[in-house]
Amino acid sequence: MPQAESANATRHSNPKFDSLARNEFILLFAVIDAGHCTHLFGDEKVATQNQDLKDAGLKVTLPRVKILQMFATNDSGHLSAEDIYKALQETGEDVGLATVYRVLTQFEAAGLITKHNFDGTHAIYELATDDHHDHMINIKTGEVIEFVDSLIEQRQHQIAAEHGLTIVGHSLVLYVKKAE
Amino acid sequence: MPQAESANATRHSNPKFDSLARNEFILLFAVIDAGHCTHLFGDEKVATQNQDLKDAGLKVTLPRVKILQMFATNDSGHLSAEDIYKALQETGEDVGLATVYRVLTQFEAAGLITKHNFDGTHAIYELATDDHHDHMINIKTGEVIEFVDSLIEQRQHQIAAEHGLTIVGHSLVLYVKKAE
DNA sequence: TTGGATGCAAAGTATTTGCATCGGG
DNA sequence: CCCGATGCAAATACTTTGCATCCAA
Repeated sequence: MPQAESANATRHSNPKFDSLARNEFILLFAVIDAGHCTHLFGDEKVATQNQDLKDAGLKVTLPRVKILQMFATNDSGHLSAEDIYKALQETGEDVGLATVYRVLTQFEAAGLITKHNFDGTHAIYELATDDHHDHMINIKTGEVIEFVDSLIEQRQHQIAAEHGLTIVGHSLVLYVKKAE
Repeated sequence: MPQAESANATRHSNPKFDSLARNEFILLFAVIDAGHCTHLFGDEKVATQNQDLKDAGLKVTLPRVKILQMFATNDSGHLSAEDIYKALQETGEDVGLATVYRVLTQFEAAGLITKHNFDGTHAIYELATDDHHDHMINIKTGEVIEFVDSLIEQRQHQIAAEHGLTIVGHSLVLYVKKAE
């Protein structure tokens, strides 16, 4: 299996979802939750009119709306398919687990969210941001803590360069516990 | 799922295999392939007599022997359960896939090998070494390259400490391609 | 002899896919 | 109305487990 489905894999990687352009999803996102999330997309043009959505030819369906809202409002921001599915059920929404997986796959292909494999059993997703950040996982509590360190980033590129390689993506996870 | 089954999880983590002490496996290992592998265990006392194996009360079975040999002789040193299973079949050995998984789990619990989840689909194992090393994966070829960087190691501990945390394990994977 | 180790098949868990139906545009 | 999106159930991929048998000590 040569191709690595990395947590930091390239955007637009899945050919199956070429038709779903990132910008179209941003439009969708903007309409749904404009106030909350515009800052996530920096200087990218963010539409705020339903008319734009229609222009994009994208269907604003209930599962997509709800799932985006969950990422936008959940305080951890790190959700598994199961998390989302159960939360939807609790709010009385009739959304199938398969749809949750499909929507997550599409959002990832569109570059809206990022997929992580912290424990090798189930994937965790979070809203994609422009900056690279890494994660610490508290093995006692399961808590996920984000951090950024330019020194490590820099060193990584240096190491790759020393091998004549370019970094396409990376995944750094620290498994931690409270210092005793 | 609070507990992270990290690629760098603690040794002896699985209570189910407490009876299989690391040293017992080292004895087994030594007998099987003493010349090849003694260097892996540094200054640890390595027995070279079958008598020691018997003292340890450990059964030297064909699947265990064969699988250890594969890790010792395979040049990549990074093997999946499927890799091992297929290789065994090709050499005519009658070893079940379930046994491969069981042996790998035991070896990991004994601290002899380390488990990685590079791509979230299937686990990869390699012989455990005393030093921490990280991995680069060439996304074009699937090649796995090991590297060590004390600067990054150091920085990681610093970052954890700044949050009042201690690092239990870590996983750093760089997804790379040949620099163009 | 005897309890641990194994092979096989069945069960699990996480995720994907086929297909008829539904619904946004 | 149409084609993409969905729900459901079946299928898949990887891994674990139950159980009768086997074998190293």
